[in-house]
Amino acid sequence: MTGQVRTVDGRVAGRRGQETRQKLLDCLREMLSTSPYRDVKVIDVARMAGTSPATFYQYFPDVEGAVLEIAEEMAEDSAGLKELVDGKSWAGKTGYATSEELVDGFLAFWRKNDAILRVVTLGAAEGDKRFFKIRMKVLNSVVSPLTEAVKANQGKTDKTVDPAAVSGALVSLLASAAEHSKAFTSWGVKVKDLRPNLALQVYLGVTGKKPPK
Amino acid sequence: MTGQVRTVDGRVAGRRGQETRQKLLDCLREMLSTSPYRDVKVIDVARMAGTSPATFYQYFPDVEGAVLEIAEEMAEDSAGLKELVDGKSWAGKTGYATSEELVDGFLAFWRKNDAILRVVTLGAAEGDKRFFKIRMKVLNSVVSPLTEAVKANQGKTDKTVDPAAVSGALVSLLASAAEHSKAFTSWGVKVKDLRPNLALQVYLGVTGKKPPK
DNA sequence: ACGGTAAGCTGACGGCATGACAGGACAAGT
DNA sequence: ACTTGTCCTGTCATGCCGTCAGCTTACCGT
Repeated sequence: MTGQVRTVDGRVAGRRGQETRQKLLDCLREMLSTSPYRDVKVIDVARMAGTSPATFYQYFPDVEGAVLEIAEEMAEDSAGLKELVDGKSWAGKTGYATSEELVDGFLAFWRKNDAILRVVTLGAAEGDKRFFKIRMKVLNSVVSPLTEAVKANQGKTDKTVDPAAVSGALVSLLASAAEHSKAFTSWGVKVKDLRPNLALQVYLGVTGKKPPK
Repeated sequence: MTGQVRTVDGRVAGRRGQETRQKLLDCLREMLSTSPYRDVKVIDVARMAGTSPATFYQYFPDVEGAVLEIAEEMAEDSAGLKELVDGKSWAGKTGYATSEELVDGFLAFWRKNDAILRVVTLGAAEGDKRFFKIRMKVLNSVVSPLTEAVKANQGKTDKTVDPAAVSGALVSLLASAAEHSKAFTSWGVKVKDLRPNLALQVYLGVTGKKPPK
């Protein structure tokens, strides 16, 4: 469906080629999580992969191009986050459990992919449409179903709140908390306490009620 | 108080030197807001300032060093954000106005400094302590007084909520919304509607009540 | 087995950015 | 005019970027 993997100069990549390509991506991933994005050099990635810079340029136009590749792969993965909200109940204790699981699942996903997500976030903030699109895909995997949940849970009476805005704000908060959990620590919020606090916020935002004891 | 401005090799900078230094910082600021952080080169900054790369290296160890300088300057400025919360009332309509002004003031500050804040946020996320500290200084200028406000407004009965966590979450949300307002737009939240929605969230978080009509 | 064809890799190269230094230009006081 | 210390830049070694030609390797049909 996605067509064959091709090199920059148009050749079709075979088994061996795809292996090297993948190894380069893996090494880049690792580089991203160990050194600042600004300092990631093609030559280092190539060295780590046991190959030469020229080989890197066979498969990717530049570092950014390879990063986009990794990011897109991660965005595919993010589709699984939908299950954290889809078809879940928000009533009573079950609802609070839903909230906790959502927070857990989202934080886990973000932390697992923190290095690449940092770069995606930067790119999106800088106005790069490709990174923006990828970031939206990840966030939307939760925002979309969550918006529906908010709509379903707010009575027809209460029209002061825009469901999309609430849902977007909650997910933005989760993303921010995942990326900068150290900030919360420095505010005196223990790592253990972060999760329930976020879960509370989410529950409150979706249902508009305080959670049951 | 902050001692004299010095060059990398220890000389004391005079009038002319400080001017060049400042011009370099200004140009770097501009570069940051027009091109991706990864692509900002010393040679470009120097050229824009009408000088040579060697001059740049007289005043700063590298691009990052100069960026830190700009960031620290901005962090000083952020102290003014305190006034958005300090001594303000959170009761009734006045309280909602406080909330709106806080949102407005914070978003305005973030947007005014968006380029440098992007880099600070990235650095903090990457675990760089210097950037982390600067980011905390900016956020704390609001989080500190806001935490007090939350404490004062939550009855002694309600101990489920950690004031620091709530306050931190609200400010994180504001920062995220400021940095990625385009995301909200793409969720169908109009730019005009973003402000009141955030104000609502803040008011709710601080007082625990729905705002008065 | 053999040769043809396309994939795969790298050495080498020009170009550009980095970062250091020494020396020259400049301003200010004597 | 001379001295002193500030300020700037030409120059250079080093290292990364990004490209290309050309060599090696794997696959396939006969």
